Amino acid sequence: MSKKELPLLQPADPAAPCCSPLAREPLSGAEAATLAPVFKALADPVRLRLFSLIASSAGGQACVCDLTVAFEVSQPTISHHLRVLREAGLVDCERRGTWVYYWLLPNALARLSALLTPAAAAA
Amino acid sequence: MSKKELPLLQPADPAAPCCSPLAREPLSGAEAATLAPVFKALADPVRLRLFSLIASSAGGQACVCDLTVAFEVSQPTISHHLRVLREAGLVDCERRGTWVYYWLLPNALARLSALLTPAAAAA
DNA sequence: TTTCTGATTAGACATCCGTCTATGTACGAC
DNA sequence: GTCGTACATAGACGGATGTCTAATCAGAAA
Repeated sequence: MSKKELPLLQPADPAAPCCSPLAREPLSGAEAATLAPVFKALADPVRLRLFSLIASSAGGQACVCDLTVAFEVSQPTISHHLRVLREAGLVDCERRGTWVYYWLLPNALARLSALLTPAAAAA
Repeated sequence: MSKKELPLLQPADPAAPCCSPLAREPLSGAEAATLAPVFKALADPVRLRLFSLIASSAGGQACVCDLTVAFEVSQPTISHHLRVLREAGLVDCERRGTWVYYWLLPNALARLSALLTPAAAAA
């Protein structure tokens, strides 16, 4: 395979948003150290499903009780994964009476999306 | 050189730009099991920088020798991280003479971007 | 051929991670 | 108050991960 064509990677027009920020300029060590934990938080199948399940729940939030029954791991394990998501800044939670509700922090998703998406920097 | 392609998760419904696919519908266990390794491959600061460095290199590719000098870890460690990126379907490589060149597999970035970005199909 | 350089592989090692059980805490009902 | 339920925390355990050194492989040049 020669480097005949690498369509999405060529900065053909320097004026246009050629590619995602990740591909436009090398990440600094500091940036990488900030971003990697966010990817790491989503790097587990259970957490990825938890994140998606919270995001797609009615009202944009879900209580732990509903999340727990959707998986086959123990309740403390769910609690652990939720904490990882929380500490990564991906979700937040609040106790309301008996139940604890989790929701997405939209900035987190937007940050990752902006990092990976070509046109995102123009917005 | 590895050429494994991970299946593409794409609800592909341009008529519903409400939110990212991740937030539109809960991920299945199988989808999560497919996607989590890609996030995991980017979940290390060195690998994240390697990925970005390759992507932003002139011609969209970089040789290992250039990548190695950009970090303070040993050359075998760089080689290890490059393999992780390769096995996640994020990059591919080829030996040309003395040097081995790496480049991004564009679908990988597009896959993640589509997962996280609202109305990704419109891009 | 031999030698040198670039890169991968092998193996070891310390640390991290995901999971569990057991326990603790918060809240509502009685 | 006590009891029961929802959730978090503590600690332990096995397996995965990131890093290193040493060895090996691949190609170019003398």
